[in-house]
Amino acid sequence: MNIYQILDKTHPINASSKHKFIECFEEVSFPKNHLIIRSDKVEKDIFFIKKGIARTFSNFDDSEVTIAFGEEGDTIISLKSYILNQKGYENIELLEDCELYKISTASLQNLFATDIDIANWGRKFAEQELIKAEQRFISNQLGTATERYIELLKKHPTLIQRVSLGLIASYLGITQVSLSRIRANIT
Amino acid sequence: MNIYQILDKTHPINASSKHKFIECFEEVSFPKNHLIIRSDKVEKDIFFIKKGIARTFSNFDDSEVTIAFGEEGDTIISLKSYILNQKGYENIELLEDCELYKISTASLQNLFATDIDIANWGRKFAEQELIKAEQRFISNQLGTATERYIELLKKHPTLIQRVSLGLIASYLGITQVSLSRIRANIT
DNA sequence: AGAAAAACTTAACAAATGATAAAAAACGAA
DNA sequence: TTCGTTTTTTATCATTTGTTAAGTTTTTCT
Repeated sequence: MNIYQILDKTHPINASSKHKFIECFEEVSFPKNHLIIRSDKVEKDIFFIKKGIARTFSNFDDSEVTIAFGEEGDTIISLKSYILNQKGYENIELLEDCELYKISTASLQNLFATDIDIANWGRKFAEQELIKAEQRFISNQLGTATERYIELLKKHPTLIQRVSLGLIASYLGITQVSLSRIRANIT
Repeated sequence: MNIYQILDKTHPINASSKHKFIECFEEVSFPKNHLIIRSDKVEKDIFFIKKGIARTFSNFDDSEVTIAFGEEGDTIISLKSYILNQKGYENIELLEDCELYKISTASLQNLFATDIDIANWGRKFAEQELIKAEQRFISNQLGTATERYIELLKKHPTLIQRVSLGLIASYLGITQVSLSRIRANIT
C-alpha cells in the first residue's frame, strides 16, 4: 500500500498540501523481529506500513499485553511520544520483514501548525484511532474469550496465518494454553 | 468548571478564535437520570460538563458495559455520531442534575474547516481521548479485578461516593456481586 | 416517621480461565 | 534430511469470576 493511498484513507487533502506532506516522508526497511518502538524512549518518528506486519505490546511486571496488530496501511506509533512527547507504554516489534514510510513528529507538528488541511488530516487520524480503540475496548469487555476469538477470525481471517497463537492469546487477554483449549472446543 | 477552562484544558486557542468558538456554545440543564445520548440515534450535538456527572454505557443482547464516567470538564459525546455521522454504540445518562455546555457537530465541522487553531484544538481533543482510551484498555487487560478496583480508588476517590456499586462493577467488567465480594476481601 | 424501592452483602454452587507440566507437532538451520 | 528449537495440544488442579437466591442496609418518596 503506497503513501498516497495511506494518507487518503484517513482524509482527503488538496494536491498542494499533499505534495508538501509527502515530501516529509522517507522510505525505510527493517528485518523481522526488529524492535522499532521502545517504551523506555521518547520516539521521534512515526511509521506507516507499506508492506509487512507489526505488533504493539506493553510490559508490566512480568506480564505482557498485546495491544494491537498492524497490517499494511496501519500506523506504527508510540502514542505518548506522538501526543505528549513523553516516554510511552508501548513496544512495537516487526513480525515480518517490513517496508515502512517514516516521518518525524517534528515535521508533523510543523505541518499541523501551518496547514489547515493537514491539521484536519491529523484530527481525522486521531479520531479514527479513537473509534478503533473504543470498539476494541467494548468487544473485550463483552462476552467470553471464545466469542472474542470467533469475532477476530471473522474480522481478520489472515491474521491467524501470519501470527503465532501465543500472540493472538495475549491480544485476546488470555493465556496461550486457554486459547488452545478454546480452539479445541469450537471445531 | 466554565467553558474557558474546559477549552483551554485541551489546547490553547488565540483570543479571536476562542471568541468565535465560544459564541457557538449554549448553556443547558438536565435533571438526574436524563438519557442525553442514545445509541439508536445520530446525535447532532456534543456537550461539556459544567457541573454534574454522567455515565457512558453500551448495551448488547441483555448485558451492559459501562465505558466511562464523566465529571466536571469532561465531554458527553457519541463518538460514532461525532466522527462518522453514524448511529453510535453509546448511551449516556446523567447521574446527577447537570449543567452543560452544548455545541452542534455542524458548528464544529464548520469551525474546523475554516480556523486552523480550532482544527488543532479538535485534533488535540481526539488525541487526548485516544490516550485515555488506550490507558484504560491496558489497565483492564492487566491484573485482576481487585487490582483494577484499587487503582480506580486511587485515581478517582470521589467517584465511589457519587456512583453506585453496580455501575462501578460494570465499569470494571465484573458483576456487582463480585465487586461486593472483592470489597469484603480487601478491608 | 413509615412504607416501598433500591442498593449492598453474604453464601453456595457452577463455569471460565490460570498455572504447571508433559507430550506431540511444526518449523528452521546446519 | 536430521537435530534442536519453538509452537501447539492435552491434561490436571487451583483460582477467579459468574449465577442465583436470600437477607440486610440504605435511600427515596409521601
